[in-house]
Amino acid sequence: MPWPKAHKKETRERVLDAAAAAFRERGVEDVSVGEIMDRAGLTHGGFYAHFKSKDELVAEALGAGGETRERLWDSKSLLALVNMYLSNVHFADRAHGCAIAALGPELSRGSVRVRRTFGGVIQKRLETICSLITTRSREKRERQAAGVLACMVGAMILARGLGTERGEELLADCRAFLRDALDASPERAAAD
Amino acid sequence: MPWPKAHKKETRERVLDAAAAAFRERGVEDVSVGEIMDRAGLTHGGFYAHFKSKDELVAEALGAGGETRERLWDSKSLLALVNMYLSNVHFADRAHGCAIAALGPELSRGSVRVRRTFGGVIQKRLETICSLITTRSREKRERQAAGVLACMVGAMILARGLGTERGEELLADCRAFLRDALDASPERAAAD
DNA sequence: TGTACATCAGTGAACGCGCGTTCACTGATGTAC
DNA sequence: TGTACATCAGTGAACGCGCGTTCACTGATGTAC
Repeated sequence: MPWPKAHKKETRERVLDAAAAAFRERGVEDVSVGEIMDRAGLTHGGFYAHFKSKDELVAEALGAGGETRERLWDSKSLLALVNMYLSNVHFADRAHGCAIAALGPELSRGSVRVRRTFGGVIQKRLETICSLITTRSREKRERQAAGVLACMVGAMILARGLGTERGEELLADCRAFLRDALDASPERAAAD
Repeated sequence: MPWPKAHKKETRERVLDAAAAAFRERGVEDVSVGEIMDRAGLTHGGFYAHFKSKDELVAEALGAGGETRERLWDSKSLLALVNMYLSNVHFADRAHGCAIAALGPELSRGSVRVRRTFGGVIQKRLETICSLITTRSREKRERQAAGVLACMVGAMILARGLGTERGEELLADCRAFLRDALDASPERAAAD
């Protein structure tokens, strides 16, 4: 083996990181293969030694970005997770933020491979949230996880559509809304 | 005037309708000016007699689509609106559905003009929802409107990312989540 | 230790293609007489 | 009523450009002796 074993893998991961950030910042279609290779410190033509196509890169960048970065999802309490997700920092930093909020609709219009990966990412997020909910009934936990993740993702998209000032107001409103909804639920669960 | 006065306006609206549907279905970048003109029954070159650029079309199609179609937003009760928005019909029919759910992230990365229009659409939706909420305090109504719209938009995006089966399950979960949240809130508002 | 070699990660020019936009034109229309 | 005309909505070919992808190559590396 004429090169250190880990070398190619490291390069590949450098490209994946560059792609994950660039796609989230500016969208898949507005970022060219050439630009990603530039950001990774390589030349454009070398891309196809690592990936079969741009589409494969999209799918892998999505999976990789979801696993490695984003310690957000390691939170120990649901309220902490929600507050971190709906923070002004996450609002401003698309590049290292949630892929669902940054790319959701265009990913669900993607190739079969991209859609399958994307569905898996969403499912994993739902399970993470589910595991932070203490309600007894599994059905109710799942229902609440769905509502909370939907609200988180939607809030970030709305906020970014409104611009900085109104956007940050909306994020604060949504944090309060979810705090109330999560507070209220145990009583309701007991009452049912 | 060598042509009926209304004629050009009608053509322009035909193009706007074709664009609004095509963009929501497949995204702004994947739909070419030529294809939109085809759908409107015209030839490609005539486009620039009606619009200064594709970007102008995007902004106008967004505004127009928001005003004319979508009687969804004329609902008389918030629960009815939520249930219609989170329906399987809306899930499947991107072309005539909500622009925020279909195009949100890419619109907030658009030109200044597109972003301004998009912000206006979101603001109008928030106000519509606000007006369907009966809580006394205006602050609480706004907070709830933000949470509910975020949950609606996010749920549709997650559902479409999950595919038909899991997606429709998630929509049902989110309908139940919002029903609970809206039920619970008057008591809480009174208790505060 | 030093040298010749095989490997293969990365280079950079080239390709075909579809895009947004432009422009000289055509021909259907309402108006003037 | 009928004809010549001016208008301008719509046509269709052409343009320059940037994209994803390919490919012959270069040169840094670990191995064999």
